[in-house]
Amino acid sequence: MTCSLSSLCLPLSLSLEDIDQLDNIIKRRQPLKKGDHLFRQGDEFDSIYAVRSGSLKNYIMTNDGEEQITNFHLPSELIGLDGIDCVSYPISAKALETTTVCEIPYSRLQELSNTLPDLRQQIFSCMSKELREDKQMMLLLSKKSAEERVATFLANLSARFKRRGYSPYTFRLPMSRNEIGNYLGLAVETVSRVFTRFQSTKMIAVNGKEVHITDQQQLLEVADLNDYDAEIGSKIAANQ
Amino acid sequence: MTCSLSSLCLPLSLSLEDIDQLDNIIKRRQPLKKGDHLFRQGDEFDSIYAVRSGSLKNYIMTNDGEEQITNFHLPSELIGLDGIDCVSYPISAKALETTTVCEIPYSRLQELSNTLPDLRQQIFSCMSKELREDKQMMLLLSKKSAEERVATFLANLSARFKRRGYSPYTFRLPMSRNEIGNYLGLAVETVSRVFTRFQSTKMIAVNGKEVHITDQQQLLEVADLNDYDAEIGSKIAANQ
DNA sequence: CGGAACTTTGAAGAGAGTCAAAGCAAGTGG
DNA sequence: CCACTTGCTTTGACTCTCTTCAAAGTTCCG
Repeated sequence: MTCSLSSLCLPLSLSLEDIDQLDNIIKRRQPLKKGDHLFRQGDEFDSIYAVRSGSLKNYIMTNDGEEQITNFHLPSELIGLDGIDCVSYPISAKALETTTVCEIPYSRLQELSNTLPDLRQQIFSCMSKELREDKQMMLLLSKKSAEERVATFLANLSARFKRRGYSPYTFRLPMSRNEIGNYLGLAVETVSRVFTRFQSTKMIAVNGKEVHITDQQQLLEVADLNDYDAEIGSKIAANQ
Repeated sequence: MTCSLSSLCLPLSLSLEDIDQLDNIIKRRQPLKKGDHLFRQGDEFDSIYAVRSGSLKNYIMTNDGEEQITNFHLPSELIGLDGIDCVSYPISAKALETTTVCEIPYSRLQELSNTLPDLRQQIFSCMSKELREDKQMMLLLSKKSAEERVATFLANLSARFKRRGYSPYTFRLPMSRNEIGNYLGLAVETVSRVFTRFQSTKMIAVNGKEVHITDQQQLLEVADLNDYDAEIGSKIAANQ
């Protein structure tokens, strides 16, 4: 019944009492089933969320009703920060599989952050981190080739799985090829072809949604990570 | 000598006394000449900045030393929010022309925001706005054609010029074609060709860096703005 | 088992990139 | 004030990566 926010949600430097206080305002939610919306673009903004298990995608809508996925969220990650000064959520959040989240009512968080500067700092920190990740995403979309995009995507996922305690080498993609393509600015077919090519060079082994990274070095090279992303790379490489 | 932060930097709902307090921590800086760096990626993070006059670009570096422009900043806009929880700036900021900025030392801002919840809220608000803009940029880079990108870019600039009190129909581009292309994920040549095409349909008139929007309706249509951007569009259309 | 949805593969086509060169604008210095 | 350098912009021709269209193969799940 404990949402171990202390280790999960925020890389918190809060004291134990502080964590207790934070814990008090957090609401548990019924698990979401695959395809359920956590919230939709336009819904009244009232809470931010932390993923406890499962995964979600964030997306915005284009004019012609297509979606543009802006992010995938794995456990321990915060959702909804981009709505903080809005009346309504500017994006939608949809579960990719059975997913549980912690709800953090924003008004309560506001109050609490008055008394807990560290907490406030953590929120700033999360937002600023997301800003930096967005810039990296722009670089990917603007300059990288299809292969570089997919490799970067896999390396990034790998690092995130590792961080949450799972193997960085073997994991299950919670999203479809279609969603990967959408996120990376590529056609489904291109994603599929790149996966095939990556397998032919023995870089990865793919079986449906199961991915195994067999040559991490090669993956990182193809990803052509810059210093920012490379941090992720070295973190993967460090210890396994 | 007054940096009219009240109207410029933040759409502040602060009381007058609050603004005074904020004003006290702001440092004026020597004007930057074209090409000067306000800060470089890697410099120690200590301040955020508000543009008073002129313009800057933000960019990150790719592995091969190329730059990826992540943003342009016009007067009244804040710079440096993405570094807030960092030891060093994660991006560089370079003046596109002679530019003056207000420096807001972050440590002082921190202290002040303890006593001024509204101020803190404003910072959150700015960051969250930037997050939303980033998502729109991802959509542009991931889904839009060259023409849609350029049209969106022009419509967006137009709205920002209007907001700061200048004509939304006639303005001077502070950046080169190269920088536009870099930002929009296009080759220079493509940007140039699109400009030419836009002129042949009498949508805009271009003379060097001077741009005149002759058919705003058409521009907005080509830009294919979604609801978020359309807000900008309607703001342009509203009153001139 | 069977149908729907997703994935993979192939072939053809298009939009944007690259390469190359000419045109212009701006600034320098004689 | 003009010749000249330098850098930016435009235009053209060609190339290439990725998309689109089409169809077969596979997986998932009722």
